Amino acid sequence: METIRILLADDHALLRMGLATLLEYEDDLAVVGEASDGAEAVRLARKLHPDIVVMDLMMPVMDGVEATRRIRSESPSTRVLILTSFGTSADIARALDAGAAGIQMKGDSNDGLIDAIRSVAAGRTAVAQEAERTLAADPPPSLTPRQHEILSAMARGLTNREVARQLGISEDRVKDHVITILQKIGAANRTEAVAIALQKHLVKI
Amino acid sequence: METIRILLADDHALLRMGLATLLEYEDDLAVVGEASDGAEAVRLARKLHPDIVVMDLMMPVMDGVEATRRIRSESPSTRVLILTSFGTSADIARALDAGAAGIQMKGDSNDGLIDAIRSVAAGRTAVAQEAERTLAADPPPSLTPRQHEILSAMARGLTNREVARQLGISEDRVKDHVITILQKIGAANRTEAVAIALQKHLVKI
DNA sequence: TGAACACTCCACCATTCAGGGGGGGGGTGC
DNA sequence: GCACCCCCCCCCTGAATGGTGGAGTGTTCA
Repeated sequence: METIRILLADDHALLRMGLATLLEYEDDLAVVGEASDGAEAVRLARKLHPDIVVMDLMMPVMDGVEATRRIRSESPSTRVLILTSFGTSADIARALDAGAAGIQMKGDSNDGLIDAIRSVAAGRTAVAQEAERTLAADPPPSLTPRQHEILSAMARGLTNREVARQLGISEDRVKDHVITILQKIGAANRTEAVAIALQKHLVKI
Repeated sequence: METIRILLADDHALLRMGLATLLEYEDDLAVVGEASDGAEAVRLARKLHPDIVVMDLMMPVMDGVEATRRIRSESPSTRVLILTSFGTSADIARALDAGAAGIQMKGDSNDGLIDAIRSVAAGRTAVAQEAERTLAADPPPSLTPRQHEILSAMARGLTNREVARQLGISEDRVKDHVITILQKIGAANRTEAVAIALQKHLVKI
């Protein structure tokens, strides 16, 4: 039986320790490295060529989505399994879009995680049922780049006029976009739109 | 040497496993129970009378702050050490206010956590420097109950009129409160106020 | 190639909502 | 007493919302 070489990427040392302890008992799984942020994960993936990276989404320096994208681009033979604590539908969609082969929840059973690692190593996908349900029940609105830009500015508390000046367009144009955004998100006003956007991780402040 | 009896409360089984593994190597520390949410932590604290509860802030069913409050009220001899992944100044302030004897960051060194456990068991407090700095650099605004109520309604996207109807006061009254809230939070408008409030965990949606 | 579509841009109009100022009263607690 | 909270009423301006109309660009696809 081939040994599956695993890189752990999570900013919490305690969780990495828990993972390492869990995987120690499995003869076909070997932890070959640990990273505490996304950038380090990318570096170690380049150096160690692991079969699997078990990666958190929320990490300092570089988040799990961007790290996944780079690892997939630099080392296509390395597959990424996301291990997240909650994950909104936007997070899950972004992770899959970035090339993650699977998503598991930190709260789920440990057996599920081990199965997922073996599945992903065998070339299959392993998206946790909870993640699938989240994505199906509440798909993230598809915003155009411009709309995303404007929503992000709204989330920083800018008025339409300030957004217009910052983006170099007229205030009327901003109003057009804002109304489209409100409709897509399903918000009655800009404050609710920003609240929903922050809640669902559609934008970062 | 007296053995320090510890109850772990975190919704992530992996992190509890990491903690248990870490504490296993210390002769004076013994894990006597594990809880996966706040309500279970309260139940187990009542039953086991541990010396220390190591508790996460964000947990399902009942969060760490409320669980801390109840444990302090029901079992004053049990002391609570909060172990959190980030923690805004509002989170930290609420945890201390609820009676937590210490706060440690999940990303910090493991030695620091063990020291903190021993400190708290010895009756001292153990607030991580990062938490202290966060609290000092950006103290949470002190909102009155009414202001908190109104900010919470704002964060749900309600207009002044809707807030007024829901709280049974006039719209002009709501405007008064909103302006006070904007000043206290340091926001230029309600959208920014809600963004900041959600960011800093001043309110939940 | 040409039609269909999405995105972005533009202008004008209307109403409602939010923000900010003034005045004041009654209650509580230090 | 003073400070704070919550409540009440009036005023005003600016911002946001919600329509109408249209134009230019690019991509996709038959």
